[in-house]
Amino acid sequence: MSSKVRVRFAPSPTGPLHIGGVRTALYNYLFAKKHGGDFILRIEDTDQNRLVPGAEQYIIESLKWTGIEPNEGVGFGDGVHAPYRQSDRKASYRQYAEQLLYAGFAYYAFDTESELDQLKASIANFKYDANTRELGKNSLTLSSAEVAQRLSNNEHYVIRIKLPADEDVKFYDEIRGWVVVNSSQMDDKVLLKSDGMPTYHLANVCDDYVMQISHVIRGEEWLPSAPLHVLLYRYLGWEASMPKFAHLPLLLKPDGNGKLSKRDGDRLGFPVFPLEWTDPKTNEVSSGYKQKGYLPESVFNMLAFLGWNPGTEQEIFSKNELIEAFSIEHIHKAGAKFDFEKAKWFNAEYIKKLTDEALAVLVKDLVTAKFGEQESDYLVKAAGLVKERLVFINDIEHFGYLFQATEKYDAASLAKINNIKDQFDTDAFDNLLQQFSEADGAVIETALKDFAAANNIKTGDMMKFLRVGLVGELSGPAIHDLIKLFGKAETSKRIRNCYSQL
RNA sequence: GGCCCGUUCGUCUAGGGGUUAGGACAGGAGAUUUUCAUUCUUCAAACACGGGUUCGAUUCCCGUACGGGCUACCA
Repeated sequence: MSSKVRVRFAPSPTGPLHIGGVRTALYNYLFAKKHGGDFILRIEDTDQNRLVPGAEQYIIESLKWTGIEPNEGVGFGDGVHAPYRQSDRKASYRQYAEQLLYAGFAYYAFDTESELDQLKASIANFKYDANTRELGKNSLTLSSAEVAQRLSNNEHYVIRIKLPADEDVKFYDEIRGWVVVNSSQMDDKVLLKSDGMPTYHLANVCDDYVMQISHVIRGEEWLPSAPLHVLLYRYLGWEASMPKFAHLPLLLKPDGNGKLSKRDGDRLGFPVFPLEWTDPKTNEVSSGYKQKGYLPESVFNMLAFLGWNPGTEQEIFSKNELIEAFSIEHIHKAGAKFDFEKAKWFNAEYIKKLTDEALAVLVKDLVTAKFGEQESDYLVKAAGLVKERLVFINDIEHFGYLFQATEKYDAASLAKINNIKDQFDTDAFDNLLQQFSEADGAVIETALKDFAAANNIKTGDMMKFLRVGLVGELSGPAIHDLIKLFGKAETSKRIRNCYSQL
């Protein structure tokens, strides 16, 4: 038996991949890379009624964008265990269900929906289990002749697991330690549905076994059904190669309580999806991290820290550092409320780490769309000038003045700088500009101060005037940097235009 | 309701029988800057509660409370 680490991310294509799902994928990815193992994407589409068109592709695109790339799986190339879509593996599950049937660990159940409803109505807290299955129409209560008859008539049936009445089922969770559940608390779950599709429980266990999955790292919502899965491994004779389990804490709403959900995103003004998603039925658009101007590296880093920590005080980690540092032991047990402010901080940090050239590339399309085509060297310099002011890539749109001069200055701004009108001489200022060398900001700054003094203008007033003239508002990068960026001609033009409106 | 899991500053978390309970985000104050942002300094802020065990519990055990999850022919 191979001891190679093989993990999988197994989402259902029932909608866009939620940020919590991305984190589950991320932890699987980190764990696999850390141990030199395989990371597989398996699509669990056994519920044909809930399939949403485009969801599978969305999942694939999301993993690509965040840099959580499986090395096998739907959309990422086949490995030896293809196919990786459960609907394509449909034929493989029945044999295992039948194996269970013959071994006495499962049975046919013919109960119709209304019959089940009657049982639920007549018995409080009804569940199909060791105590109640004698009430149902199944291969344990019906004669074998009738069972055979019903089967040959193609009557609808499901195959249910037959659980012991009272037995402690114990398993070790890598995050929580030993968990024990008594079988009397569980029910005879359906394994094979009447449409011939397996339920999650059967498909999941069979595929994990067949695909030689070594560790099942999934959300905490699966913890209650893990004992069922353990029993399935046992009854199928696979207990010796059963994967290890690790149930991840859930991501919670930032306000109030409960699991983070699709609706929270736009209600609270931040995305819960990696990529923008348009609902194919309602055309409702949900925002995505990518479109909001997040860097994938930042989302990767931020998500890693939601429920895990390296045990040190370092928070900014490259992908490789994260792989190196990751361990299941440092996964926190309790659910984490999503912290949008922290996500913003991570993003701003990652933008600051970008080179001016890299930032220019990321910002180019938006700038071109909003302010027109820019000369590439100019764009690099402009991007560099406002880099530390950006929280999101898209924030560049707030700095239109870098690319377009203000035509009409607003009255309020003009009123604040009006006091230099009599002292300031635009021709003298142009002469001053001619003396500036290209490179030295400090020289420009000193010259500006001297110019103010020589003309009997307070330095502050002078700067304020230049600032409004150059960018149309009272905040922004250093004046000398702006002059350097704009160049003499553009600087002169903007200042003259502003002065003329005083 | 039943079962399972959890509970350290507002939030993400470190720690773990004896600590000034550490860091980060957010917040306050200050410095730097012609402005804003950045950066730096600094302040405030937590072991849910009650019982044990122990010389000593935030840490271990048991309860309670609270939170979360599950309880489908959904995953």
